Amino acid sequence: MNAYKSDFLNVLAARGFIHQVSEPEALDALARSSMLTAYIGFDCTAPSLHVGSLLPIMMLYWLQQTGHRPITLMGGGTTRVGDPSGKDESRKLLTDAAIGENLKSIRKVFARFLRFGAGGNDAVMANNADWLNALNYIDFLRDVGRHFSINRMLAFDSVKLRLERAQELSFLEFNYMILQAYDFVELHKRYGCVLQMGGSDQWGNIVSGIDLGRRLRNAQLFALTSPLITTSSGAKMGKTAAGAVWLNADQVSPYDYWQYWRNTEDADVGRFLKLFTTLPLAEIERLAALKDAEINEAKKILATEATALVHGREAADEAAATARTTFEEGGLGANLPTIEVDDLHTHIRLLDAAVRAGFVASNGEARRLIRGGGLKVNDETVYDERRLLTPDDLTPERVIKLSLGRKRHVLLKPV
RNA sequence: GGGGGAGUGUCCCGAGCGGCAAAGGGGGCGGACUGUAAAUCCGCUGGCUGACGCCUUCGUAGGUUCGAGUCCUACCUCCCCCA
Repeated sequence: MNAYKSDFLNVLAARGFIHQVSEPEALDALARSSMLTAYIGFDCTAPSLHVGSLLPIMMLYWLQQTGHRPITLMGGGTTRVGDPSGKDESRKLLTDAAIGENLKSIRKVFARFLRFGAGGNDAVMANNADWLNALNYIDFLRDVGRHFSINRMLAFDSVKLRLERAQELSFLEFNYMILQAYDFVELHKRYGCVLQMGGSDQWGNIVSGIDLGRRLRNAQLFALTSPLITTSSGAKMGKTAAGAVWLNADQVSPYDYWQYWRNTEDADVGRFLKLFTTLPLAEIERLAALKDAEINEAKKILATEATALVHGREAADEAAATARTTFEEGGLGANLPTIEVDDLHTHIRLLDAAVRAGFVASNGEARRLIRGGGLKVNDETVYDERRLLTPDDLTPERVIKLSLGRKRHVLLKPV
């Protein structure tokens, strides 16, 4: 099937994680003969990771499953700089306090996927603020800066792009790749880390680290990048009407997370099962081969498995059950998002209810939605934008079910 | 330093004789068709309002005009050419 001999590279390759590898034969041999230590950097620009970060996390998961040691590097230091790669504009600079908060919140997610600890191939959580913040500028320039060629840095795509478009590239950002390279070398020094993984846009940065490692420590380091994942229709992953698909439950509920995966396009099911679940490949092959309506079964499994990884098996099963009662039995799913309303004992305008449910941003938008036949109360389409909700609308379960289109449902509960 | 050009609906691109809530795309949302899919077709896509209508929008600040995205002045930002 593929040319690799080590479990690690075999699994990654078979599941579609590999875009580029530096010196694949040497890395393969090393992975077979010894325990690798590898890392991926995560930045802390937001209080949660989103679906886009899932791919790198899964790479670390498989790394550990195949007997190697993963390091999650939190970019506590580099987030203070901002990576210019592929970005059109300079990233906003965050305060140290905000970065610290984000970092704490993100940590919890990793524990779902990796076993942390102190022995064997237990995962390590590092923070580059530990070494970057203490750097002395002059020393750094003399020790590290002299190994970087401006001529070569200017040729990097990330830099070239910005220069060609005559977009501002600050010196601060220009230094990002140097710091990332330094991280790699520092992790090699501290943990014997020999491999950095990341998205395909990180290739240049990673290779810089490899060069620096050779010069400073005569080390042989490796790079492995994953492909950029888009849906079959070309859209970037992780965006929905409601915004980014975050991994923290307080930002995107397990139910909504489950829905995100349930709505995967047919053509992506097999690929996503391989990337975002831990099901055996044989099983995935069977699921992905399902045709037409039957592939919905595969999507449900994808949704439940992916949700279980992030939120736990129990939450995933609940989400699946809620979806089943809501969509397949036409009932009231227990786990549907619920909004508490305190003025329901008299009446509340449907327009206001729609806004409060988070369906729309303004009354005007709600009006248009109603005119288009997109709003339902207790599964009946509403055509009167002046419609009021009163206690008479309560179902026997003492709630009102509000629906936007066919997919989004919210329960209004009187308080 | 000199010369030329551009900034439009706070998602993006983009047209716009002085009467404009502002063409057209893309994206998004809704509807139809389906399978909670894709593709396709239809509708919607500034705020408030049951409605007449009112309010706020075209880089910023002023001005001309009954009326300005559109004309004038200054300023800001960006692009191109000469130096």
